[in-house]
Amino acid sequence: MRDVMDILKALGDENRVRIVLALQHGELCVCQLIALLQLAPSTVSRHLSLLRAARLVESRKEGRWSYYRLVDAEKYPLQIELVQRISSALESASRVVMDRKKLEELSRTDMEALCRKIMKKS
Amino acid sequence: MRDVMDILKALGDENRVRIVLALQHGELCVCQLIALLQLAPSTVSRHLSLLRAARLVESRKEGRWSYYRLVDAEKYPLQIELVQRISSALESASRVVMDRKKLEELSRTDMEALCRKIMKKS
DNA sequence: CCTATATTTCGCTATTTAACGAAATATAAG
DNA sequence: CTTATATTTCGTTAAATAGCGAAATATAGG
Repeated sequence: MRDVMDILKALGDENRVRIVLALQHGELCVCQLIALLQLAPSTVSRHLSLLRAARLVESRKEGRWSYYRLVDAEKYPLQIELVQRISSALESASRVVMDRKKLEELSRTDMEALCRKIMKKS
Repeated sequence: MRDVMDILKALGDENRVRIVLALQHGELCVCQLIALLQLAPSTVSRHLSLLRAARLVESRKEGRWSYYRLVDAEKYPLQIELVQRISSALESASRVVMDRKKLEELSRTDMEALCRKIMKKS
């Protein structure tokens, strides 16, 4: 039960739901998620570590950057089915639509520049 | 998004998950849920009101008793599909198995007697 | 090696929330 | 009408948690 509750608690926060929905379109770098959510890097990092503990996402390190993606549906069907069901329910929610738009923009932005902009803020 | 988050937050608490799983077997009186969860009546009542706000359960009053049940799957498919998916993931979780056992017992107990026993405690 | 960059960990504060008991409400029974 | 019963609402307290900034860690580049 603990495992399942960890998943449900992880999905009980709006910003974490925004993260997993964003990752449905493919893996993202932490700095892209920071730019999307407009939260402090440490806050986003904490959200990601909770999502990872719940086996909703996994990460890979490439050079200075960490990339996060949803876990494999074959290995973690519960997690992915929940995400998909939530995603379809939120398809036209304004916040989610805005996030999709912003993500497109971000994917066109050079990542070096993006990260630098975020670091300046602090 | 608010509506969906209300559902996910409601499902992010172990005791509330236990309630909705219990209600899968049919409607239950508040005093039965109190006996199941072993929590104060006011606490159970608060959980139920959160579940109702999220449209996961609905209630009906009959005399002195309030009966709660899951909402209709046709009207609230998201809620019911989530409950079903969670239920299947928790099918063999020890706590859930114990709850099922206890519920059988409770369904055989006279409800007047059950309620009285609970009231004595406070 | 030294500096800049990207992310994570840690310590703290503010907010949320689960839990309880007491009081309020509603209904049934005498 | 009064009392007992079942549930809900309210006020309070304790615990959990989201958020931030500072410090720590890790990697890339000069």
